Amino acid sequence: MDRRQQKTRTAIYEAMTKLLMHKKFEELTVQDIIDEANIGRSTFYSHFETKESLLDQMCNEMFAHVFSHDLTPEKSHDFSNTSDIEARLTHVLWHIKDHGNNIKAIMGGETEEVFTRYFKDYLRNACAQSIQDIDADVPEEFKEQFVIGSFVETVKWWIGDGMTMSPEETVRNYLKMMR
Amino acid sequence: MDRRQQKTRTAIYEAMTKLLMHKKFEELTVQDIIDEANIGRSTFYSHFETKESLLDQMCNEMFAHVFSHDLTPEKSHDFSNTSDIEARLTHVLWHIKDHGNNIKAIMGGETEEVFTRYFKDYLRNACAQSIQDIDADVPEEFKEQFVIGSFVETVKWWIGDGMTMSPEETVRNYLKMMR
DNA sequence: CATCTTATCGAACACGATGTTCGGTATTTA
DNA sequence: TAAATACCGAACATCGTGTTCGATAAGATG
Repeated sequence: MDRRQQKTRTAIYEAMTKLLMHKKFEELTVQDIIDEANIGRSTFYSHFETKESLLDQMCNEMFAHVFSHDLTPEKSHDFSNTSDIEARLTHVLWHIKDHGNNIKAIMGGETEEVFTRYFKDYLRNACAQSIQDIDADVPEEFKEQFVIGSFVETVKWWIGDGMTMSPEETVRNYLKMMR
Repeated sequence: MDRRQQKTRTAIYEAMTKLLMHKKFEELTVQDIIDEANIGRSTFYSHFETKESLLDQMCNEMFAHVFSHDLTPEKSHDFSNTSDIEARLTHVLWHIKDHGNNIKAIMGGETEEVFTRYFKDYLRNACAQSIQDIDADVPEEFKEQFVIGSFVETVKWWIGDGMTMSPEETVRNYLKMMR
């Protein structure tokens, strides 16, 4: 990849991170991003089709990072199912904390939908096995929806609350409610 | 209230209901609404500041209806707490079903946030007591967040799934997962 | 019925953001 | 050094928004 492309891409991402500290995503204009990144208008549009496409890619990369380090259960360890998933979820929360500012800005508004979709998809993928292991007298689809949905809601609440509660405690509380 | 105002207001609401069957809210333009409602441009803006303000009022009225009939626990009955809340939640789902089309359209997109906010607010208000009665070893704020959040997620899933599951079964499944 | 009030109409306008185009310039890569 | 390609940025067409205002029509009032 051409160094120039790398540079502009980085510039755009950094501009976004900076701008998102003061405004929520939908209030930003392409002009704002261009000015902050100090690039030409047509350059932006040669990298991203629209502002939303940029957001989409940012979310994708963010969650790719959050779920990057192996979250799959280590079969070698003798953790019971519950403590296994506890470790994984806590791990996720720590990584999310790294992106705190961005995520909070992306979440505060209608754009939340993109964030949520990515989050759920990655979660579903990472926890499929653990969820199957839970037994409850409800349809499989319902169980999955509930486990994923209520965890995402919990994380949203946690972030909105300023991530004051520790990841460990948050996950522990979540699991207590899940039983 | 002037009959003319009533008429235009009704026309706008009906236009929305019709348009929402084919397009999602954010894809609608004010012009679309005006044309469908067959009213003048300035008339629309004399009723609503923006398109979003219209959505806001629609959500408000919708949930006012959904939660209108007394959902407060009837102290006269000897229901245990669980069966009491079960009746209430089922009731809510039935009323939501009345607005099926509108809600589904409003939900399918970024606008979801408005819907969710109203839903949570009304729910919190209607179920405050029942939630307090649940005992779990977590902070009160967390408990509330979990109960409300996971129920709203369940309802969203239910609607997105076409409301095929019966309200009764949906609530029963939800309570099973909650334990 | 007569009159006063008020809602609606709709064309015109200013504004702001979007996404495209294109000729020229600068930087890479080979 | 030469060819390829990324960037620049002004200009443009387009679209949606929200406002204004004089004219018209419909409702309320007595």
